[in-house]
Amino acid sequence: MPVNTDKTDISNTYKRKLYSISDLSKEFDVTTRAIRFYEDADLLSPLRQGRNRYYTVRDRTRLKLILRGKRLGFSLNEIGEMFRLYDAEPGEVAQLNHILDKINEKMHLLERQLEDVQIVMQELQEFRQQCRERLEQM
Amino acid sequence: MPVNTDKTDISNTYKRKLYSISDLSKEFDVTTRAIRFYEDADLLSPLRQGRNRYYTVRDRTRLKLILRGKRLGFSLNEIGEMFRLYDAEPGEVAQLNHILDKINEKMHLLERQLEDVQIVMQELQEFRQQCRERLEQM
DNA sequence: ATTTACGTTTACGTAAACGTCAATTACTTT
DNA sequence: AAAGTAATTGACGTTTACGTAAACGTAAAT
Repeated sequence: MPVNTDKTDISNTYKRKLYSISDLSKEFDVTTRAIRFYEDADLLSPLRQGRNRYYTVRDRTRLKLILRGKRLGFSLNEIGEMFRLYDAEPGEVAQLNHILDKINEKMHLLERQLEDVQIVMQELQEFRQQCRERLEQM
Repeated sequence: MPVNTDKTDISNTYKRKLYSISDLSKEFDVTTRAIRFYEDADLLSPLRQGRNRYYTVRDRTRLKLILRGKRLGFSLNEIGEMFRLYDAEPGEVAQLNHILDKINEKMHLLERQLEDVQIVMQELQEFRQQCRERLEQM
């Protein structure tokens, strides 16, 4: 599935591990428009050969993370913030502590979300049970 | 916190279990504008005394469900769909089966979400661990 | 009597996250 | 050479979920 004509500078340099925009679009079932939008939002930065975009393995991973973040209800801004935390060169102690604070913040959000998911799942299971019992009675 | 002047028709009829819009606004930390918006979207249907809105316990519960749904990334439309499933009088077998299908659909979504949450939490934990180790080295 | 607090409706504004053209460019296939 | 296919860059449109005023009503407190 990766682009691999093997005659371009770019794909030699990056050792055949490049994806076209439609490769990613198909693999993750997301429109090319969306993928370009994520680039606009500084969440992706594909290579360029002329006007065309070529995505590395890192870009692919990032896209996967973006989509997962979205499924969890995170905004693109929040996702960008997490990327920046991840990429930050933590020179100072203060910087590292700030990152740790942010991580803990996100963790709390996720813990709450975990609770919420479990609560709703349980409610749905009960509701399903009621429906099944009604069906039995008919 | 509930509205309770005890002289209005409405609060006698509903036995003191009524909330004003600002009661709910404060309790759940959501603007009154949002609450009215949810009514516009047919997610709430408070009683009226003149022009004022009064919310029953059922409304309060619904609001809680709305906010939980939102935290899980559901749109107001999706939340409305779930409410309608819940409220539907399941007269026929076909109807009940349709509801069961919908429930299963939502369950699959939530299962995926559960996975996603767990994955991201684990990644964050690893990242946190790395940060801590770096801090030790300084 | 009037400020204060709380509520209402109407209506326009806005940010996020794309969708949807339209007009080009570039390569490949026929 | 022509047609098809996949990509590009604008640029405007759309939906969702409210925010934000404006202008007004009602009741309690000062």
